[in-house]
Amino acid sequence: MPPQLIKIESAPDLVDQVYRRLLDVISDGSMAPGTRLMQEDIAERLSVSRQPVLQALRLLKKDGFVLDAPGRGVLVAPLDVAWLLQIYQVRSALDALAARLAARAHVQIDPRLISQGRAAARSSQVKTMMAADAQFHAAIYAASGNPLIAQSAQLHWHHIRRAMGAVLQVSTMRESIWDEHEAIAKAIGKGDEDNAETLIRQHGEDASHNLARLLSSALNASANANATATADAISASSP
Amino acid sequence: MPPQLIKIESAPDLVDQVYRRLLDVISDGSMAPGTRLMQEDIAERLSVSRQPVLQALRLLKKDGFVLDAPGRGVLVAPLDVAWLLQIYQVRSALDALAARLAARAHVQIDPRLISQGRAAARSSQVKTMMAADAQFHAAIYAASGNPLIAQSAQLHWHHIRRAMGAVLQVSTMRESIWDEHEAIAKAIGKGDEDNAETLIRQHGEDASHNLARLLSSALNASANANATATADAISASSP
DNA sequence: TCGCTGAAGTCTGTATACAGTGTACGGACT
DNA sequence: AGTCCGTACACTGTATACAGACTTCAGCGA
Repeated sequence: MPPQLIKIESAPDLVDQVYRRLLDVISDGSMAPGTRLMQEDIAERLSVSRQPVLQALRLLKKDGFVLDAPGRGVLVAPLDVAWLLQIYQVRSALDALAARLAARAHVQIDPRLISQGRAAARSSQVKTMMAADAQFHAAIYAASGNPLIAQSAQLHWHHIRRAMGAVLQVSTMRESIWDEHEAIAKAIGKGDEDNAETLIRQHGEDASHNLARLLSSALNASANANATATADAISASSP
Repeated sequence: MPPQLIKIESAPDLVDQVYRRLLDVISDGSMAPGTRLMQEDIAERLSVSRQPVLQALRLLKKDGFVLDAPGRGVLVAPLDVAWLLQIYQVRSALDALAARLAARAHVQIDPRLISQGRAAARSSQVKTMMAADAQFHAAIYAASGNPLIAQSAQLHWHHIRRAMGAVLQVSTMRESIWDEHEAIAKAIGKGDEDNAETLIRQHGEDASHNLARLLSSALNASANANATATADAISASSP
């Protein structure tokens, strides 16, 4: 028996499971924007009743990942450049707040996050790069000491991840972001609030412009996208 | 038949109705923090089945207005000073963003909001004062052109409203806030982004300190509060 | 007197059943 | 031929039914 047994995760809770599963396949791009979702269909694939699915969909609706399509079920929310820019604006504001608070507390961001990030940037795995990026920012949220920031920003990250996955075919991600990350971490560690905030603001703005440019061109190009083999995405990831 | 018939509000949707009703009674204080809520009870009072109630409670849980109390239903979230300060931090950041964007767009905030606000401040109706305050800030959110800000901030306002309602017995609200509001509106109208942001930041910080001080003393005082007549709150407001 | 064990009672979460609403397609009329 | 209407179908939202988990209290033992 382990000396310290941490709190049991008491609630498997089908609703949560369905929610997470759907959120995953939506935000990792395996379920294309505009895909029609039907409760009965999802329920059957996950071998649960329609009830948990109904509730999970309502939660996703509240978060803006799916839209109502009366009479035809729900639709995976289409990728919209304007919408994404708005998300970036809010996320940047939250990032700035988190960076300032973290700097005020003189928290040292784990330098391994940076080195791991650089390694990830050199790999050609888009998923790995995005994960490292998200991890770094999550560390700042945690360092802020305000869990509400992380909670809000987490949802935004799912939206961003979706857009990134749709756009970044190859390594379009600038490796220089890890120089920026390092500078931010240094400013936070030194307790330089103003600098930390300024740097992360600039960082967010750059990322925003970058992604917006890529996304808008990608959306134009993919007007002729084939929507085949999207529905199998759910059952693809194993339970 | 009227010449222009505007869009019908198609979705009565029991879940939404229950959600709003519960959110109302929780955030206007008529349902005290710590109150035990049971699905069957609520369902009966609102004469719906337990199903919509279950879903509404899940939404409220996601928003942090109720907490799980396994085996005993759910609890109305207790008022926590630390938690409230965190909300204020995030809201201030959003306010600052909104003010900056509004200033950038040179939006003129309707001056009537200010005069109405001053009138409300002179009235002794706590509810009226809070409503005017919320309305002013909502106008800034709208002026920012980023609906996501309003959406996020709206939830925070419910939390704040709850705390305020529990604290503001008499006119504890400084009337000077409307001088601050006026200055903010002027800065936005002139397009002075930096000033608008600085002013609204200061404004938020003041409000935060103020409320925290009041709340912490109120919480100590009300350790001996009687929890009578809280359950009737739901059926009190008529359908 | 205090702690432990057992059973009864609540309350929730999930599954099934039912009813209403919106869509889509085929046929008739202009 | 195009447009409009009506009917069949599909999907969702709500209600009811069922099973499991936790709490709570009574009784027994130390």
